Amino acid sequence: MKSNCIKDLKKYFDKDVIVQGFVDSIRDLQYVQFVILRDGNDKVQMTIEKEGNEKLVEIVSNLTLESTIKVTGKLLESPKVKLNGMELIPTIIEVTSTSLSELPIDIKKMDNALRETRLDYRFLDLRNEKNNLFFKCQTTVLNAMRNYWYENGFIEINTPKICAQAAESGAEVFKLDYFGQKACLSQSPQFYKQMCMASGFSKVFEIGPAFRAENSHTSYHATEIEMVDAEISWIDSVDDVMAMQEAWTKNYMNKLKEVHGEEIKKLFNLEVSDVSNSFPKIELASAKQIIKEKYNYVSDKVDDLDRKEEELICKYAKEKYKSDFVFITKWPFSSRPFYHMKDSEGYSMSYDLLFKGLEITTGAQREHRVDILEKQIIEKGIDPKELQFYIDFFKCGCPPHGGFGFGLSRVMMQIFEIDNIREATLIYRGPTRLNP
RNA sequence: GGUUCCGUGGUGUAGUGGUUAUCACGUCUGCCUGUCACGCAGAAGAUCGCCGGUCCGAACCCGGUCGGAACCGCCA
Repeated sequence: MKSNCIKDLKKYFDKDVIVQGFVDSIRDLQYVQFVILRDGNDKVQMTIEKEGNEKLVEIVSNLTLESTIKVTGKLLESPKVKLNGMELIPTIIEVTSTSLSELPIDIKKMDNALRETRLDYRFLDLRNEKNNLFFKCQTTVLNAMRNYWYENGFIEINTPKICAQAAESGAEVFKLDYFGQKACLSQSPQFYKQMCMASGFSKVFEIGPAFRAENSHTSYHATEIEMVDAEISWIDSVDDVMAMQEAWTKNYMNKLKEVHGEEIKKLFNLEVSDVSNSFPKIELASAKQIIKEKYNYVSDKVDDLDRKEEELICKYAKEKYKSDFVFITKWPFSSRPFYHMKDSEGYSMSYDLLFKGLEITTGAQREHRVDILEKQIIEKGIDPKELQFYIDFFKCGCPPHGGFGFGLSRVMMQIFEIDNIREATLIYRGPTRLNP
């Protein structure tokens, strides 16, 4: 007989079952012992009457919390048991692994240990039910993202992470020795997804790692991130990119709410954002004007939003348009990379998507006309020779195209209103965190 | 990279020059007729990050060092 998942046990009342799990808690009373078993996020109570069960009592008396056991026994329906109204009466208990009697961190109450201590013992921290649910939800989100793209004719690509040069010059890269040649870790699949446009793939996406050697000490930066990138051809303007991202975003947000909304409400005391309204689009200059008039705040930054402005404009969008998402459009070319297309007024045809007060995406129409592209490279002070391989992509015909990229953990942390990306990443990498 | 702050039992903390180094959770032992945040009693557990200095005396003051965090900047 195979082991059963605890969540499927209801089908087996009055039958013999085998269940495996972690020892979640033990309550040892005078005449009876209760052991709560946990697999994944689901729990079941095992009950042992002491009289006549000396062997089992002996095993349970020596159990430590978080050890793993395999239990064979009969499942009874017991309304008096608060945990799912059932209990398991064991005949055999096999200890399959033994845990330390004293755990390094308290996994039941996350607040009982500092974040850094919990990250040191991430394998234990992840046993916490909130963390378990979080990564189930991330799986649902990733699945919904992919499904939307599969259903809309996108090709999934996997681009190299070892590259000869940086994808966006100026940003810090991790350098490495590549058989005597200089190489670096990819910061973004930007150039290669554009290459796929020149290759006639029309619509592509990639979900994969990106590496940033920036010594950023904030709650929303990491040195290794999971990037979600998409690029589409035959567009008329950057609006087509925004429309695609909006429809795609609504799809995964709705799916998350549909599948896990109730559990999220219960464990995180949180409502998944409603996305039934259109995402508002506000031009950068208007955003600054609104922030000044409504919140009496003026930033030192002229061609970008600072952190406070991001929060304020999101607050405004929430109040006025009932949306947690807001597009900021019409950016000065000075604050954007060379590969963004300029409009007739010289603005970059790009946008940022903000979500609950934080930037989660930059998207744009790309400059696919090789002569203009070369001019923009020079305008940004880059030697075109360094980007020759990239410029060549556009010499043999290339569709008008655009796309976006975003950091998975940053979006997940915003959905769940987790205040630090370290907790929204399975195994975090940052300037001072290389282990585990 | 800039600014600010923090290192005390397993965990989280109290502690502004002399304390038996506080409290909670956890751990261990005993008790407790079914618990479900079980309860009750007791016990063990800390070279106060490290090195040096001041002082009769340092967890506490000073210097250095190591480790870490928050915010800002850079971005996703």
